[in-house]
Order: sequence, then C-alpha cells, then structure tokens
Amino acid sequence: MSRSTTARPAAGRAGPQRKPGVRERAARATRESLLRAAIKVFARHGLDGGSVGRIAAVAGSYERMIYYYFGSKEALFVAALEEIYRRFNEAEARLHLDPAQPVESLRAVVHFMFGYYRRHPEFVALLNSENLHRGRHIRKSRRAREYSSAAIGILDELLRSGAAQGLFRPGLSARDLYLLIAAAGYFYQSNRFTLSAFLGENLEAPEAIARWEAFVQDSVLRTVLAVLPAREVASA
Amino acid sequence: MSRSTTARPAAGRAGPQRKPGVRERAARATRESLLRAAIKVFARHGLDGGSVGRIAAVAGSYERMIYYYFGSKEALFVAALEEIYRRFNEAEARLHLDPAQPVESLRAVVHFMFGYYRRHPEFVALLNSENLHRGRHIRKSRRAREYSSAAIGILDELLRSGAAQGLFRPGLSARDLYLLIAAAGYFYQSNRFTLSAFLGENLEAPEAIARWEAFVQDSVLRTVLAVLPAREVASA
Amino acid sequence: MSRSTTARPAAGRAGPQRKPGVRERAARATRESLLRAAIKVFARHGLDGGSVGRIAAVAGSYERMIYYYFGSKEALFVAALEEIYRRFNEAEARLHLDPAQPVESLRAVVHFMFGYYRRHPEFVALLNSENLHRGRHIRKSRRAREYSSAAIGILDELLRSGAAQGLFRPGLSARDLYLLIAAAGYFYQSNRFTLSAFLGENLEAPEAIARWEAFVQDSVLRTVLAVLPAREVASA
Amino acid sequence: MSRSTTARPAAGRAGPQRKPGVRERAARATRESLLRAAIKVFARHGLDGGSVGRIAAVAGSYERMIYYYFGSKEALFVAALEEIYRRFNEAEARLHLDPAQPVESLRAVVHFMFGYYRRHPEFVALLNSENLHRGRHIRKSRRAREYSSAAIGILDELLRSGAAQGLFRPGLSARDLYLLIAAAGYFYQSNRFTLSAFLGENLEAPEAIARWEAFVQDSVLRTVLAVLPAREVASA
DNA sequence: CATGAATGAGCTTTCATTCAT
DNA sequence: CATGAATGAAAGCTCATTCAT
Repeated sequence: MSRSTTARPAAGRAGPQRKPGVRERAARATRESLLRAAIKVFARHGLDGGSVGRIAAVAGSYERMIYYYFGSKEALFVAALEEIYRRFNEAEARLHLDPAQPVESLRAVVHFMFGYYRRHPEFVALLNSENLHRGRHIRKSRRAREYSSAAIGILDELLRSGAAQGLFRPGLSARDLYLLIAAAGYFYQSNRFTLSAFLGENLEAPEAIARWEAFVQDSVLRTVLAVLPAREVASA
Repeated sequence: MSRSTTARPAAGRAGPQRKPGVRERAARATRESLLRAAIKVFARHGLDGGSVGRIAAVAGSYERMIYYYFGSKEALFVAALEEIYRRFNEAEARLHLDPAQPVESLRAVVHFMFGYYRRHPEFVALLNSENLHRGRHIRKSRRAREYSSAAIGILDELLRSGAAQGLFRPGLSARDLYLLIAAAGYFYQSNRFTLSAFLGENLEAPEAIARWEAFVQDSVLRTVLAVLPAREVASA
Repeated sequence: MSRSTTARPAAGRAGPQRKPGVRERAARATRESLLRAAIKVFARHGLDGGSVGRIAAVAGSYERMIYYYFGSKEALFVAALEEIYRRFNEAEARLHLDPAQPVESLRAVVHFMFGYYRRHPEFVALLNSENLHRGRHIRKSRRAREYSSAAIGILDELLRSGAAQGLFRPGLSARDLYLLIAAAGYFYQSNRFTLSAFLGENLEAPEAIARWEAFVQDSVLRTVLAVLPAREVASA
Repeated sequence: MSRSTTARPAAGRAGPQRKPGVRERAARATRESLLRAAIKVFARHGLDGGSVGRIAAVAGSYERMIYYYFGSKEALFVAALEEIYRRFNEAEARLHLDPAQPVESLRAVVHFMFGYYRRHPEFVALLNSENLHRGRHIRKSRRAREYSSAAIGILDELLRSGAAQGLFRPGLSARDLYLLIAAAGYFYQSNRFTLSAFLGENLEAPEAIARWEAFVQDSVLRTVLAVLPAREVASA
C-alpha cells in the first residue's frame, strides 16, 4: 500500500562516503533545484495555490521527478518546511553572541531576527501556509522539531547574564521574550501588504523599517531592564 | 473578470429605503449565508484551497448563486474581506475608553485585541490569505480602507492624555504602539500551530494565553510609562 | 466530505410525473449515452483498462459529465453493472414458459441463456470484471441484489412440475441446475478466445455453437429425466 | 514494441546444459521471482490493473529488471500465461488414470479439475484477463498451444474404453465432455463473487463446494452412461 | 428569479518505458 | 551485470465559470 512503486533514492545523508559520480551529482542537483523551486513557489502561492506543474517548470525539471524524489506534493511541502527551518537554524547558529554583554547581545538578536524575516520572506510565507493547515505537516516531521530549542536557550543565557550583572530584571522568561521579538518582526513582514493599505504608508521603505526596529529595540530593552535610564534608551 | 453575467440585485448599500418584500428578504438571506460560508471556508482553506463548491455546500445553496450575487470567486473573497474588517471595526467601536485613565484604557485595548484575535480566527486567517496574495484585493476595496484610522486615533488620544498627566513618555507614536500590540496578539494566534510544535507546549491552553497577555501588558506599559513603579508593573 | 460539490440530479425514477422539458430530455439523453458508452468500454477493456476519457469520447460527451451524473468512475461502473443486470432480468421476464410442459420449457431456458450470453458479450465481460474485483461493487448495490431470485424460481417451478408428472427425478435443486446451465453457456462465451486457441477451432462458428448447445441440452435433460429413452434424447 | 533494449539473457530453454555458476543462478532466481510476482499481480489486478511497479515490489526487485529479463510488460504477461499453462499441464500429467475403470477415472478427472481451479485461482484469473484481451497473447505463443491436446486425449480414451465395456454411450465427443467439466468447475470458481451475491450464499464454504462437485459428478455420469442404475448414481 | 446542464482547463498522480553509466 | 535517473503520456478528478431555459 506504500505509495512509491519506484524505489526512491535514500534521500539525505549517505552512509559510507563514496566519491559521487557524475550521475549522482546531477541527480542531487535535480533534487535540490526541485526543493528550491518548491520553496519559492509554495512561498508565493501557498500549498494549495502552488502547483507541482509550476514547481517543475521553475526547477527546469519534470513533474514526474517530484514524485521520484519526494513521493507526493505534500511530502515535498514537508521537505520545503524542513529546509527553511534548517536554514534558519543555521543562520541562527552563525550568530555569535557575548553573554558578558547582554544589552548589546539582545540588540543583536532583535536585529538578526528582523533582518532574517525581511531577507527571507519565504520563511514567513511557508510558516503561514503551514499554520493555515493547522500544523499538520510539522507535527509529523521529526527533523523540524529538533531545530526548536537553540534560539530560546541563547536568550535564556542572555537574560541570566543580564540579571547577574544587575542590568536585567530577574525571573524573566526567555520564551516570552522570544515570542515578543519574533512577533514584532514576523508580523511586520507577514502582514506588510494589509498593513500598508491599512496605514496608508509603505512599510517596506527603509526608513519605515528602521523606525520599526528602533521602536521594538526600545520596547524589548524596557521590558527587561531593571532600571530605565530615561534618555539613553528612549532615543535609541 | 467582467462581472455582469446577469443583472445582479443591487448588492450592498440600498439607495432609497423601501420596506423589503418577502422575495427581497429571502434573497438577502441567501446572500448573507453565502458570505458567511465564504468567510468560514476561506478562513479554513485559504483563497485557493476554498472552492466555490464547498462554499455553496456550506451555505446550503448553489454555486450558481455565488455568481449571481457576487459575480466571481474573487469578488466574493473581497466581500468576505470587507465583512471581517467591518466586523472588527464595529467591535472596536463598542470599546468605550476613558482617556482620563490612560493606563487602564491601554490595558483594555490590549485585552480587547488579544481577545478579538482569539475569538475571531477567521479574521486572522483571511488577512493571512490576503497577504499571501500581496494585498491585491484590499488595495482595490475602497470600503476596507475606511476602516483604518479609528483604532490608531484612539491610541493616540490615550498616549497624549497619559503624557499630559506625566504618566507616559511624551512623543510616542500611536502607530508604533498599535503595531506592537497587534503583532503580539496576532502572531500568537496566527502561528499557534507551528509555535506549539516549536515550543513543545500547547499555546491554546488558558494558562498559556493568560501568561502571554500578562507579559505583553507588562511590556506595553513599560514601553510607554515615564517612570516604572518597580513592583506594581513588574508583577502584572 | 461527500464528493459531489455540484448538486447532482436525482438519478433514477422521478417522483411526481411532470412533463419533461427539452432541457430535461437532453440531460437524460446525455446520461444514458454515457451509461451505454460505459458498458461498451468497460466490457471491452475492463474496469481498469476502460478510461473515463474513452467513455466520454464514445458517448460524444465530456469526461466532466461522468462526474456530474455519476460522481466517479467507480460509481459509473456500478451503474453499468446494475444496468446489465436490469436488462438481463428484463429479458428473462419476457421468457414465457409453460410449466405444464417442463421438458420443452427447460429446453427453452437453456436456449434463452445460451442466446443471451452470446448476444450480450458485455454482460459476460462486465461480470468478469466484477469478479476480478472480488465482487466489491455488486456487494454494495442494493438494486443488483433484487434481480436475483426470479430465474431460479422459474426453474424450481419447472422441476416440480416435471417431477409431479413423473418426468423428472424428484428432489432436484433448481439452484444447482441453474448453475450448470449458466456455467455451460457462460464459460463457452467468456473463454471463447483461449478455448479457440486451445482447441484449435473457432468456437464462434455457427455449427460449433449449435453443436455445443445440443450437447448441453442433452446433458441437462439427462440430468433431470427420471427415465432415459435411449434414442430420443441422445440424438436431440 | 521492439524488444531488444539490451542484450537479454537467453530466457527460456537453455541449449547445451552447462552447470550454472553463482551469477547465473542469482539471475535465474531474479527472473523466477519476477515471473511468480507477475502471475500473482496479474491474477489479482488484471493486465491493465497490474502495474510493473507493483510486480517489481512484490518480487523485491526493480522495474528495470522486468525489461531486462522480459522486454516489456506484455511479454511478461505472455510468460506468465505460458507458465500457468505449463503448470496446469504438469499437474494433469501427474494424474494417472486407469482406462480399464472408466467410471472411476472420469470421476477422478472431474475431481482433479474442480480441485485445480479452486487451488489455483491465478489460473482462472489469468485466463479471464487473456479473454478480455481477446486471446491476443496466447495466439502469439507457440508454447501455450502445445499444452492443449493431452487432456482431451485422455478423456477420449476413457470414453472409448467405457463404450467398449458397454458402460458409456458410444459416439460421445471428448471435447464436448471436457468443455462441460471445465465449464462447471471454472465458472463456479471464476464467478464465485457475483454468484455469491446473486444467490445470497457463500460459494466458498466447504459444504457448498462439495455439493456442487457431487451434482456435477452426477450430471457428467448421466451424460455418458448408457444405462442408469437408478439408485447408485442418483444419490452420488 | 432561479437553477440544472454544460464546459474545458487544470489539478495531482501513476504509468510503461528508455537513458546512461 | 545491474541499477539509479529520466521521461512524457495519460490517468482520474476538481476547478471556476457560462449557457440556456
């Protein structure tokens, strides 16, 4: 009853490290271009609106290959989800922070997340699609779950360090703070079209972006700081 | 895209106010049930995923009627968008605030918005769909634009009043604060499925909701207050 | 979750007898031509081999109409099955037998069945398809079951009458006799191609057919007769 | 349709009998498992319904191997047909009959065929598929034709012997009798699903099977016997 | 006013088969 | 010898929409 009548290639990490032949390399390229195309198309049109035909066309491949490598449209969507999570995680890991300087580090975190969402609208769009589908796919993916904890762990370290130095209020929840930062960055990116119409201004203008980030930086710091130096922080 | 397939009944604002006959009332009921069904279906499945067939079925009507009353699927989506904006505006208008008590009023605003998003997931879902489609429909709708300014106007009034009383910092942007509140409430609702998977906890549990609102209330107030009465606010 | 998004016309016997309009008559013609085409195509190519595309083409209609009137390929197959059963039943009902003359009547039954199978290869072919699918469809069809009992009831009457007259052996089972007659006629028709290859002769030649029927007539009568008048029956 | 895509191993009768090496033995095993799988799958799903993918999966091999060893799906079907004919012939050959005891031998023939059909539903199912396809494949197969005559030859011997002993009527056709026996056994097996629905009883129950064989034994003997010993045969 | 019938493009998926190492 | 990769046609089915009374 399993769907794949054709033996699928063992996607993912190969065991014993052979030198890949020409054929193998081309195959991997095909698979990857399909995945990249899927991310692009699903991000632009959603899971329902993004057809396998369009994905194949964007990848310069054939619809059939999607089924060869991924098995189904839905499985391709899961793979796309996992990939954007993986990329986000990777980018996050590259963000080196100094716990000894909690204020600057916290600012850096906000800056990173705002920048990431803006430079990766496909991340935001795919997550929206997944939420439209009530998290059906992510729930099934073991891999996606693994990427979770790191970000909050980092924040927690910063909060503890800040509190130890007497800079931050003690007892703050890293999870809550993470949500606040994510919400501010995500919502601005995700809803930029309706917000632009609603507010009558273009939220994608650089000044608008800068102003928003400054405001949130301010708000986040005020949320955590033990003592508010009236001038300094307000005019960040 | 031409919308006049058949002479449509004058959908929308009736001109001279006649007493509606039986026929007219039945027609209006059909139209409304279609609209309600559209909101439900589009919210659940998105614009692409929600078919006119399903909408007609949910409304207990015929697909043909959608074309009769709305002209096209897209026009029906626009009508659905307008309707949820209208409802939101209406709810907002029912929120009576006392500018003389800016702190309590601000808390009430946060509470209202958090509650609205939670009780009206279709509002959140439809806006997400619209943003996936890059604001294509809202941009065309005159009506939706009208609903914009009220909310921010109210906030502005509160901020001014608070500043005048020496409670709030002066010079704060109502727009920025509005976005922060909206972001915190919206993101939590919109992304509850991926977040629940990501965080490994159920964000729809009452305690989780309460905790989140408390945190945001705190954060919002810390953002605006001129002086922080250490205990009171911290332990909101 | 029901499959038909479009309201399907109430297939089958209409309740209150209105005079059908032009439109209605055309619709019925469409439906019937699709059903006829389905019987033809399924009989020739089987359930799997017969595509809805081909059926639509043979009917001079559109594939879409199959879904409009029948809902699915499988449901169309069920309708085809029911129709050939109905036709067989109808033909059987037209066979008027005189229980007072059991020998002649029995001969007539054999003759009828042999002729029916030969003139209606689609009946045989569709039943074969249904058996390949392990009776999955017929089991679900209430209507098909209704057509069952008549044939055997008639045979039973003949056997009783013959026994009462002292012509037939008493205690014979109509069901067994029915199966024997059906088997002989059906198998000859159903397996005519492999048998022709196997035997090296064309079983569809009129003489071959006549010879076979004569043999079976003889065999059936010898099975039921109480006394065998050596010459008479042997050279039927 | 051209079948030489790659130099095929000499499928079928090996010429000069060399001792097979390890490679050769593995190859033969692959070929045989594919053939066995093909018989199983074609029997269950028909020629059109049985996909090469499923056959390869059941065989635990690759689709490509089907083309390697057999050249095409159709050629594989022909091979499957030939194989089941071969098996049937082989089983028939193991049936040793004593022409001096024609009645017992005839009974044994009926018993053998009934048992074979029942224990080898794939034989019945494949022949049905082949007949659906109008004998297209068997006509092309030299080998299948060879298996024909034996069975009827045996019956002919029995009929002659019986007639010589005065037990059987003279002049009976072995071919006709063979068809009658085959029809009775085959039809019961082939149509067991529709018949079970039609008759409202389970034809696969042991008692039903026994009753049917007894009835047919009786009928066959009554067809051939010159004189009927009233009691003995009637209550077979 | 209202609604069954019709329509064709497009969807996801599976098919048998061939290519290239 | 063996097998992953590729291919395009065709499958069943759903879609939004229009026709015609």
